[in-house]
Amino acid sequence: MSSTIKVLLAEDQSMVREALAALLGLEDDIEVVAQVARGDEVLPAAREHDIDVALLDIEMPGATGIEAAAVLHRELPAVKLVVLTTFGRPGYLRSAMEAGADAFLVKDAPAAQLAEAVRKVLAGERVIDPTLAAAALAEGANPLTDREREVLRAAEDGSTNAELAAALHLSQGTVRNYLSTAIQKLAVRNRAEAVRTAREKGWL
Amino acid sequence: MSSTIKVLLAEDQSMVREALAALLGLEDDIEVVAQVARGDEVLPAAREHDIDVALLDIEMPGATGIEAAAVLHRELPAVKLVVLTTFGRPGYLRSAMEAGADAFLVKDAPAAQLAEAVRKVLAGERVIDPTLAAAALAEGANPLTDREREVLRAAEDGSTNAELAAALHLSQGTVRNYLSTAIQKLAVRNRAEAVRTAREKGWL
DNA sequence: CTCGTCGTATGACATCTGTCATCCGGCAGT
DNA sequence: ACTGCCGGATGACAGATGTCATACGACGAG
Repeated sequence: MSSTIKVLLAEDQSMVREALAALLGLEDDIEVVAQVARGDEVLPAAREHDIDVALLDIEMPGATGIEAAAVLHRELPAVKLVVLTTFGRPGYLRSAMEAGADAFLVKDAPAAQLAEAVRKVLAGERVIDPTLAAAALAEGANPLTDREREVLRAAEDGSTNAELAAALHLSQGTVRNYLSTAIQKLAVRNRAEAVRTAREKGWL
Repeated sequence: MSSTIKVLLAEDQSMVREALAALLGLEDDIEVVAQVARGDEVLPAAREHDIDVALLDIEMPGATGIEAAAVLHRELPAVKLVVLTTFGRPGYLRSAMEAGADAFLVKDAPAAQLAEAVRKVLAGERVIDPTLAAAALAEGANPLTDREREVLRAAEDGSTNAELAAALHLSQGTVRNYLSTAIQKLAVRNRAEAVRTAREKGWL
Protein backbone atom coordinates (compact mmCIF):
# COMPACT_ATOMS: atom_id res chain seq x y z
CA MET A 1 0.00 0.00 0.00
CA SER A 2 1.58 3.23 -1.18
CA SER A 3 -0.12 5.57 1.30
CA THR A 4 -3.32 5.81 3.34
CA ILE A 5 -6.76 6.26 1.82
CA LYS A 6 -8.00 9.79 2.55
CA VAL A 7 -11.65 9.90 3.51
CA LEU A 8 -14.14 12.73 3.94
CA LEU A 9 -16.95 11.90 6.35
CA ALA A 10 -20.29 13.72 6.05
CA GLU A 11 -22.92 12.98 8.70
CA ASP A 12 -24.96 15.43 10.69
CA GLN A 13 -25.12 13.69 14.05
CA SER A 14 -21.83 14.46 15.76
CA MET A 15 -21.88 11.44 17.95
CA VAL A 16 -22.41 9.08 15.06
CA ARG A 17 -19.96 10.94 12.84
CA GLU A 18 -17.17 10.85 15.39
CA ALA A 19 -17.96 7.25 16.21
CA LEU A 20 -17.67 6.30 12.55
CA ALA A 21 -14.41 8.23 12.41
CA ALA A 22 -13.16 6.25 15.39
CA LEU A 23 -14.18 3.05 13.67
CA LEU A 24 -12.37 3.94 10.46
CA GLY A 25 -9.44 5.18 12.49
CA LEU A 26 -8.86 1.62 13.64
CA GLU A 27 -7.96 0.67 10.08
CA ASP A 28 -4.30 1.21 9.26
CA ASP A 29 -4.85 2.06 5.62
CA ILE A 30 -7.66 4.56 6.11
CA GLU A 31 -7.48 8.11 7.38
CA VAL A 32 -10.42 10.43 7.98
CA VAL A 33 -8.98 13.76 6.89
CA ALA A 34 -12.15 15.83 7.00
CA GLN A 35 -15.53 15.75 8.73
CA VAL A 36 -18.58 17.84 7.88
CA ALA A 37 -22.08 17.96 9.32
CA ARG A 38 -23.95 19.47 6.39
CA GLY A 39 -24.47 18.51 2.78
CA ASP A 40 -23.48 21.89 1.48
CA GLU A 41 -20.13 21.75 3.21
CA VAL A 42 -19.08 18.63 1.37
CA LEU A 43 -17.69 20.18 -1.81
CA PRO A 44 -15.61 22.91 -0.16
CA ALA A 45 -14.14 20.41 2.30
CA ALA A 46 -13.44 17.93 -0.48
CA ARG A 47 -11.64 20.61 -2.49
CA GLU A 48 -9.56 21.62 0.47
CA HIS A 49 -8.39 18.19 1.49
CA ASP A 50 -7.67 16.28 -1.72
CA ILE A 51 -9.60 13.17 -0.72
CA ASP A 52 -9.90 9.72 -2.26
CA VAL A 53 -13.31 8.73 -0.95
CA ALA A 54 -16.33 10.64 0.33
CA LEU A 55 -18.60 8.91 2.78
CA LEU A 56 -22.00 10.59 2.65
CA ASP A 57 -24.99 10.16 4.91
CA ILE A 58 -28.24 10.88 3.07
CA GLU A 59 -30.18 12.61 5.81
CA MET A 60 -28.36 15.89 6.33
CA PRO A 61 -29.27 19.56 6.55
CA GLY A 62 -28.09 21.91 3.82
CA ALA A 63 -28.18 19.27 1.11
CA THR A 64 -28.84 15.54 1.15
CA GLY A 65 -25.99 13.13 0.73
CA ILE A 66 -27.41 12.28 -2.68
CA GLU A 67 -27.31 15.90 -3.78
CA ALA A 68 -23.80 16.19 -2.41
CA ALA A 69 -22.84 13.05 -4.33
CA ALA A 70 -24.13 14.52 -7.57
CA VAL A 71 -22.14 17.71 -7.03
CA LEU A 72 -18.96 15.83 -6.16
CA HIS A 73 -19.39 13.53 -9.14
CA ARG A 74 -19.56 16.54 -11.42
CA GLU A 75 -16.88 18.69 -9.83
CA LEU A 76 -14.39 16.11 -8.60
CA PRO A 77 -15.02 12.99 -10.67
CA ALA A 78 -11.94 11.22 -9.33
CA VAL A 79 -13.41 11.05 -5.83
CA LYS A 80 -15.17 7.77 -5.06
CA LEU A 81 -18.57 8.04 -3.45
CA VAL A 82 -19.97 5.88 -0.66
CA VAL A 83 -23.56 6.71 0.28
CA LEU A 84 -24.66 5.71 3.75
CA THR A 85 -28.19 5.77 5.08
CA THR A 86 -30.45 4.71 7.88
CA PHE A 87 -33.23 3.80 5.50
CA GLY A 88 -32.86 1.07 2.90
CA ARG A 89 -35.35 2.61 0.55
CA PRO A 90 -35.08 1.32 -2.97
CA GLY A 91 -35.75 4.78 -4.38
CA TYR A 92 -32.79 6.11 -2.43
CA LEU A 93 -30.54 3.50 -3.96
CA ARG A 94 -31.79 4.40 -7.40
CA SER A 95 -31.21 8.13 -6.90
CA ALA A 96 -27.83 7.51 -5.33
CA MET A 97 -26.68 5.45 -8.29
CA GLU A 98 -27.99 8.08 -10.69
CA ALA A 99 -26.01 10.67 -8.74
CA GLY A 100 -22.85 8.66 -9.41
CA ALA A 101 -22.45 6.76 -6.15
CA ASP A 102 -20.02 3.84 -6.15
CA ALA A 103 -21.34 2.19 -3.02
CA PHE A 104 -24.61 2.21 -1.11
CA LEU A 105 -24.65 1.03 2.49
CA VAL A 106 -27.39 0.91 5.09
CA LYS A 107 -26.46 1.66 8.65
CA ASP A 108 -27.73 -1.60 9.96
CA ALA A 109 -25.21 -3.53 7.94
CA PRO A 110 -22.22 -4.83 9.93
CA ALA A 111 -19.61 -2.19 10.65
CA ALA A 112 -16.89 -4.17 8.91
CA GLN A 113 -18.58 -3.47 5.59
CA LEU A 114 -17.77 0.20 5.89
CA ALA A 115 -13.99 -0.10 5.64
CA GLU A 116 -14.50 -2.88 3.12
CA ALA A 117 -16.62 -0.63 0.93
CA VAL A 118 -14.04 2.15 1.10
CA ARG A 119 -11.34 -0.19 -0.13
CA LYS A 120 -13.49 -1.72 -2.81
CA VAL A 121 -14.67 1.51 -4.39
CA LEU A 122 -11.09 2.68 -4.51
CA ALA A 123 -10.26 -0.50 -6.37
CA GLY A 124 -12.94 0.37 -8.89
CA GLU A 125 -15.61 -1.97 -7.57
CA ARG A 126 -19.20 -1.12 -6.80
CA VAL A 127 -20.76 -2.13 -3.51
CA ILE A 128 -24.49 -2.61 -3.33
CA ASP A 129 -26.70 -4.74 -1.15
CA PRO A 130 -28.10 -7.34 -3.56
CA THR A 131 -31.46 -7.52 -1.80
CA LEU A 132 -31.88 -3.80 -2.06
CA ALA A 133 -30.76 -3.77 -5.67
CA ALA A 134 -33.39 -6.36 -6.49
CA ALA A 135 -36.04 -4.35 -4.68
CA ALA A 136 -35.07 -1.20 -6.54
CA LEU A 137 -35.35 -2.96 -9.85
CA ALA A 138 -38.57 -4.74 -9.00
CA GLU A 139 -40.21 -1.57 -7.86
CA GLY A 140 -39.85 0.28 -11.13
CA ALA A 141 -39.35 3.97 -11.55
CA ASN A 142 -41.02 6.77 -9.69
CA PRO A 143 -44.46 7.21 -11.31
CA LEU A 144 -45.09 10.63 -9.82
CA THR A 145 -44.73 13.86 -11.74
CA ASP A 146 -42.74 16.76 -10.32
CA ARG A 147 -45.83 18.60 -9.23
CA GLU A 148 -47.36 15.57 -7.61
CA ARG A 149 -44.19 15.08 -5.60
CA GLU A 150 -44.16 18.72 -4.59
CA VAL A 151 -47.74 18.59 -3.42
CA LEU A 152 -47.17 15.36 -1.52
CA ARG A 153 -44.11 16.80 0.16
CA ALA A 154 -46.04 19.90 1.16
CA ALA A 155 -48.92 17.78 2.43
CA GLU A 156 -46.69 15.78 4.71
CA ASP A 157 -47.24 17.92 7.77
CA GLY A 158 -51.01 17.71 7.56
CA SER A 159 -51.72 21.00 5.82
CA THR A 160 -55.23 21.43 4.44
CA ASN A 161 -55.96 21.88 0.76
CA ALA A 162 -56.40 25.60 1.28
CA GLU A 163 -52.97 25.91 2.86
CA LEU A 164 -51.37 23.78 0.19
CA ALA A 165 -53.01 25.87 -2.51
CA ALA A 166 -51.73 29.07 -0.94
CA ALA A 167 -48.24 27.72 -0.38
CA LEU A 168 -47.87 26.37 -3.91
CA HIS A 169 -49.76 29.15 -5.72
CA LEU A 170 -52.32 26.76 -7.08
CA SER A 171 -56.08 26.56 -6.95
CA GLN A 172 -57.55 24.34 -4.30
CA GLY A 173 -59.11 22.12 -6.93
CA THR A 174 -55.78 21.58 -8.63
CA VAL A 175 -54.22 20.52 -5.36
CA ARG A 176 -56.96 18.00 -4.92
CA ASN A 177 -56.49 16.74 -8.45
CA TYR A 178 -52.79 16.19 -7.94
CA LEU A 179 -53.34 14.44 -4.67
CA SER A 180 -56.04 12.34 -6.27
CA THR A 181 -53.83 11.19 -9.13
CA ALA A 182 -50.97 10.53 -6.72
CA ILE A 183 -53.30 8.47 -4.53
CA GLN A 184 -54.33 6.41 -7.53
CA LYS A 185 -50.81 5.92 -8.83
CA LEU A 186 -49.69 4.71 -5.45
CA ALA A 187 -52.78 2.52 -5.08
CA VAL A 188 -53.69 3.85 -1.66
CA ARG A 189 -56.79 5.38 -0.18
CA ASN A 190 -55.94 8.85 1.11
CA ARG A 191 -53.23 11.49 1.19
CA ALA A 192 -51.74 10.27 4.44
CA GLU A 193 -51.15 6.81 3.03
CA ALA A 194 -49.87 8.33 -0.18
CA VAL A 195 -47.30 10.40 1.68
CA ARG A 196 -46.35 7.38 3.68
CA THR A 197 -45.78 4.97 0.83
CA ALA A 198 -44.09 7.56 -1.36
CA ARG A 199 -41.63 8.26 1.46
CA GLU A 200 -41.13 4.58 2.03
CA LYS A 201 -40.19 4.00 -1.57
CA GLY A 202 -37.90 7.00 -1.59
CA TRP A 203 -40.03 8.80 -4.16
CA LEU A 204 -40.25 12.13 -2.45
CA MET B 1 -8.81 3.54 38.90
CA SER B 2 -9.68 0.20 40.42
CA SER B 3 -10.94 -1.50 37.26
CA THR B 4 -12.64 -0.65 34.00
CA ILE B 5 -16.25 0.45 33.72
CA LYS B 6 -18.32 -2.34 32.16
CA VAL B 7 -20.81 -1.08 29.61
CA LEU B 8 -23.73 -2.68 27.79
CA LEU B 9 -24.52 -1.05 24.45
CA ALA B 10 -28.04 -1.32 23.01
CA GLU B 11 -28.60 0.13 19.55
CA ASP B 12 -30.28 -1.48 16.58
CA GLN B 13 -28.16 -0.19 13.72
CA SER B 14 -25.07 -2.39 13.68
CA MET B 15 -22.88 0.13 12.02
CA VAL B 16 -23.70 2.82 14.56
CA ARG B 17 -23.53 0.38 17.44
CA GLU B 18 -20.13 -0.93 16.50
CA ALA B 19 -18.90 2.56 15.77
CA LEU B 20 -19.98 3.69 19.23
CA ALA B 21 -18.24 0.64 20.65
CA ALA B 22 -15.08 1.62 18.80
CA LEU B 23 -15.39 5.13 20.19
CA LEU B 24 -15.79 3.92 23.75
CA GLY B 25 -13.03 1.40 23.18
CA LEU B 26 -10.62 4.28 22.80
CA GLU B 27 -11.17 5.15 26.45
CA ASP B 28 -8.86 3.29 28.82
CA ASP B 29 -11.29 3.12 31.68
CA ILE B 30 -14.31 1.91 29.69
CA GLU B 31 -15.01 -1.51 28.29
CA VAL B 32 -18.00 -2.50 26.18
CA VAL B 33 -18.72 -6.00 27.46
CA ALA B 34 -22.02 -6.61 25.68
CA GLN B 35 -23.85 -5.38 22.62
CA VAL B 36 -27.50 -5.95 21.74
CA ALA B 37 -29.67 -4.80 18.87
CA ARG B 38 -33.11 -5.13 20.44
CA GLY B 39 -34.80 -3.66 23.46
CA ASP B 40 -35.98 -7.01 24.72
CA GLU B 41 -32.45 -8.41 24.75
CA VAL B 42 -31.22 -5.80 27.19
CA LEU B 43 -32.21 -7.43 30.47
CA PRO B 44 -30.89 -10.93 29.68
CA ALA B 45 -27.60 -9.48 28.44
CA ALA B 46 -27.32 -7.24 31.48
CA ARG B 47 -27.90 -10.20 33.79
CA GLU B 48 -25.28 -12.25 32.05
CA HIS B 49 -22.53 -9.70 32.04
CA ASP B 50 -22.64 -7.92 35.38
CA ILE B 51 -22.46 -4.42 33.95
CA ASP B 52 -22.00 -1.00 35.53
CA VAL B 53 -23.71 1.13 32.91
CA ALA B 54 -26.30 0.47 30.18
CA LEU B 55 -26.27 2.70 27.14
CA LEU B 56 -29.69 2.56 25.54
CA ASP B 57 -30.83 3.93 22.22
CA ILE B 58 -34.56 4.76 22.28
CA GLU B 59 -35.53 3.68 18.78
CA MET B 60 -35.16 -0.08 18.82
CA PRO B 61 -37.27 -3.09 17.84
CA GLY B 62 -38.53 -5.41 20.56
CA ALA B 63 -38.79 -2.70 23.17
CA THR B 64 -37.81 0.95 23.20
CA GLY B 65 -34.76 2.06 25.13
CA ILE B 66 -37.11 3.74 27.57
CA GLU B 67 -39.00 0.53 28.23
CA ALA B 68 -35.70 -1.30 28.60
CA ALA B 69 -34.56 1.38 31.04
CA ALA B 70 -37.67 0.89 33.16
CA VAL B 71 -37.12 -2.86 33.28
CA LEU B 72 -33.44 -2.53 34.18
CA HIS B 73 -34.22 0.05 36.83
CA ARG B 74 -36.63 -2.37 38.45
CA GLU B 75 -34.64 -5.58 38.05
CA LEU B 76 -31.06 -4.36 38.39
CA PRO B 77 -31.26 -1.05 40.24
CA ALA B 78 -27.49 -0.83 40.65
CA VAL B 79 -26.97 -0.44 36.92
CA LYS B 80 -26.69 3.18 35.77
CA LEU B 81 -28.75 4.13 32.76
CA VAL B 82 -27.71 6.36 29.88
CA VAL B 83 -30.44 6.95 27.31
CA LEU B 84 -29.32 7.95 23.86
CA THR B 85 -31.54 9.18 21.05
CA THR B 86 -31.62 10.77 17.64
CA PHE B 87 -34.54 12.96 18.57
CA GLY B 88 -34.34 15.58 21.28
CA ARG B 89 -38.02 15.40 22.08
CA PRO B 90 -38.92 16.83 25.44
CA GLY B 91 -41.48 14.10 26.02
CA TYR B 92 -38.78 11.50 25.53
CA LEU B 93 -36.64 13.14 28.17
CA ARG B 94 -39.57 13.17 30.54
CA SER B 95 -40.38 9.51 29.99
CA ALA B 96 -36.73 8.54 30.21
CA MET B 97 -36.35 10.24 33.57
CA GLU B 98 -39.54 8.63 34.82
CA ALA B 99 -38.12 5.28 33.73
CA GLY B 100 -35.14 5.90 35.98
CA ALA B 101 -32.54 7.13 33.49
CA ASP B 102 -29.45 8.80 34.91
CA ALA B 103 -28.40 10.52 31.70
CA PHE B 104 -30.12 11.62 28.52
CA LEU B 105 -28.01 12.33 25.45
CA VAL B 106 -28.93 13.28 21.91
CA LYS B 107 -26.87 11.86 19.12
CA ASP B 108 -25.95 15.19 17.71
CA ALA B 109 -24.10 16.14 20.85
CA PRO B 110 -20.30 15.93 20.61
CA ALA B 111 -18.98 12.39 20.90
CA ALA B 112 -16.83 13.28 23.88
CA GLN B 113 -19.97 13.66 25.96
CA LEU B 114 -20.67 9.98 25.69
CA ALA B 115 -17.67 8.75 27.68
CA GLU B 116 -18.12 11.74 29.95
CA ALA B 117 -21.69 10.77 30.68
CA VAL B 118 -20.71 7.18 31.42
CA ARG B 119 -18.18 8.36 34.01
CA LYS B 120 -20.52 10.90 35.52
CA VAL B 121 -23.47 8.58 36.04
CA LEU B 122 -21.15 6.10 37.68
CA ALA B 123 -20.08 8.87 40.03
CA GLY B 124 -23.72 9.40 40.90
CA GLU B 125 -24.28 12.48 38.77
CA ARG B 126 -27.12 13.05 36.35
CA VAL B 127 -26.43 14.26 32.83
CA ILE B 128 -29.12 16.19 31.01
CA ASP B 129 -28.98 18.80 28.30
CA PRO B 130 -30.15 21.98 30.06
CA THR B 131 -31.94 23.30 26.97
CA LEU B 132 -33.89 20.11 26.64
CA ALA B 133 -34.66 20.03 30.33
CA ALA B 134 -36.09 23.53 30.10
CA ALA B 135 -38.17 22.56 27.09
CA ALA B 136 -39.50 19.49 28.86
CA LEU B 137 -40.55 21.56 31.83
CA ALA B 138 -42.00 24.39 29.77
CA GLU B 139 -44.06 22.03 27.69
CA GLY B 140 -46.00 20.57 30.57
CA ALA B 141 -47.28 17.05 30.82
CA ASN B 142 -48.90 14.98 28.16
CA PRO B 143 -52.54 16.09 28.00
CA LEU B 144 -53.73 13.05 26.07
CA THR B 145 -55.58 10.18 27.66
CA ASP B 146 -54.51 6.58 27.05
CA ARG B 147 -57.22 5.98 24.50
CA GLU B 148 -56.49 9.18 22.64
CA ARG B 149 -52.86 8.18 22.36
CA GLU B 150 -53.80 4.72 21.16
CA VAL B 151 -56.08 6.07 18.49
CA LEU B 152 -53.51 8.61 17.36
CA ARG B 153 -50.87 5.94 17.13
CA ALA B 154 -53.16 3.73 15.11
CA ALA B 155 -54.07 6.64 12.85
CA GLU B 156 -50.46 7.37 12.03
CA ASP B 157 -50.34 5.30 8.88
CA GLY B 158 -53.39 6.96 7.34
CA SER B 159 -56.02 4.41 8.30
CA THR B 160 -59.63 5.51 7.89
CA ASN B 161 -62.10 5.78 10.75
CA ALA B 162 -63.65 2.48 9.77
CA GLU B 163 -60.30 0.70 9.92
CA LEU B 164 -59.42 2.33 13.21
CA ALA B 165 -62.77 1.36 14.67
CA ALA B 166 -62.29 -2.25 13.59
CA ALA B 167 -58.71 -2.42 14.80
CA LEU B 168 -59.48 -0.94 18.21
CA HIS B 169 -62.89 -2.57 18.70
CA LEU B 170 -64.63 0.76 18.97
CA SER B 171 -67.51 2.39 17.15
CA GLN B 172 -66.61 4.70 14.34
CA GLY B 173 -68.16 7.61 16.15
CA THR B 174 -66.04 7.00 19.20
CA VAL B 175 -62.92 7.01 17.11
CA ARG B 176 -63.93 10.36 15.71
CA ASN B 177 -64.64 11.70 19.15
CA TYR B 178 -61.21 10.72 20.41
CA LEU B 179 -59.51 12.18 17.42
CA SER B 180 -61.57 15.32 17.79
CA THR B 181 -60.64 15.85 21.42
CA ALA B 182 -57.00 15.08 20.66
CA ILE B 183 -57.06 17.61 17.84
CA GLN B 184 -58.44 20.23 20.21
CA LYS B 185 -56.02 19.46 23.02
CA LEU B 186 -53.12 19.78 20.63
CA ALA B 187 -54.57 22.94 19.10
CA VAL B 188 -54.27 21.69 15.55
CA ARG B 189 -56.73 21.31 12.70
CA ASN B 190 -56.79 17.67 11.64
CA ARG B 191 -55.60 14.20 12.58
CA ALA B 192 -52.47 14.39 10.49
CA GLU B 193 -51.27 17.50 12.30
CA ALA B 194 -52.30 15.95 15.59
CA VAL B 195 -50.20 12.86 14.93
CA ARG B 196 -47.35 15.03 13.85
CA THR B 197 -47.24 17.34 16.86
CA ALA B 198 -47.89 14.54 19.33
CA ARG B 199 -44.92 12.64 17.89
CA GLU B 200 -42.82 15.75 17.95
CA LYS B 201 -43.46 16.29 21.60
CA GLY B 202 -42.83 12.66 22.39
CA TRP B 203 -46.40 12.14 23.54
CA LEU B 204 -47.13 8.99 21.62
C1' DC C 1 -72.42 10.98 48.46
C1' DT C 2 -71.20 13.96 44.82
C1' DC C 3 -68.33 15.82 41.40
C1' DG C 4 -65.23 15.34 37.74
C1' DT C 5 -63.04 12.53 34.42
C1' DC C 6 -62.58 8.63 31.43
C1' DG C 7 -64.27 5.28 28.16
C1' DT C 8 -67.86 4.46 25.19
C1' DA C 9 -71.69 5.50 22.21
C1' DT C 10 -75.32 7.95 19.14
C1' DG C 11 -77.19 11.42 15.98
C1' DA C 12 -77.00 15.66 13.45
C1' DC C 13 -74.55 18.92 11.05
C1' DA C 14 -70.94 21.45 8.42
C1' DT C 15 -66.84 21.09 6.16
C1' DC C 16 -63.05 18.73 3.95
C1' DT C 17 -61.42 15.28 0.81
C1' DG C 18 -61.37 12.25 -3.14
C1' DT C 19 -63.29 11.32 -7.80
C1' DC C 20 -64.69 12.33 -12.22
C1' DA C 21 -65.69 14.77 -16.45
C1' DT C 22 -64.18 18.39 -18.91
C1' DC C 23 -61.58 22.14 -20.45
C1' DC C 24 -57.30 24.98 -22.01
C1' DG C 25 -52.39 25.97 -23.54
C1' DG C 26 -47.86 24.24 -24.20
C1' DC C 27 -44.72 21.05 -25.76
C1' DA C 28 -42.54 16.49 -27.35
C1' DG C 29 -42.95 12.59 -30.57
C1' DT C 30 -44.33 10.50 -34.87
C1' DA D 1 -50.68 17.99 -38.45
C1' DC D 2 -51.96 14.84 -34.97
C1' DT D 3 -51.57 12.53 -30.56
C1' DG D 4 -50.56 12.34 -26.00
C1' DC D 5 -48.85 14.09 -21.67
C1' DC D 6 -48.09 17.71 -18.32
C1' DG D 7 -49.43 21.79 -15.75
C1' DG D 8 -53.35 24.15 -14.52
C1' DA D 9 -58.28 24.98 -13.75
C1' DT D 10 -63.64 24.43 -12.83
C1' DG D 11 -67.85 22.24 -11.21
C1' DA D 12 -70.51 18.52 -9.31
C1' DC D 13 -71.02 14.79 -6.36
C1' DA D 14 -70.28 11.11 -2.73
C1' DG D 15 -68.08 9.89 1.09
C1' DA D 16 -64.89 10.86 4.99
C1' DT D 17 -63.82 13.79 8.69
C1' DG D 18 -64.44 17.13 12.47
C1' DT D 19 -67.71 19.26 15.83
C1' DC D 20 -71.17 19.35 19.14
C1' DA D 21 -74.76 17.95 22.30
C1' DT D 22 -76.04 14.35 24.86
C1' DA D 23 -76.10 10.06 27.27
C1' DC D 24 -74.57 6.17 30.50
C1' DG D 25 -71.66 3.37 33.67
C1' DA D 26 -67.29 3.13 36.18
C1' DC D 27 -64.18 5.00 39.26
C1' DG D 28 -61.37 8.10 42.16
C1' DA D 29 -61.10 12.45 44.96
C1' DG D 30 -63.27 15.15 48.12
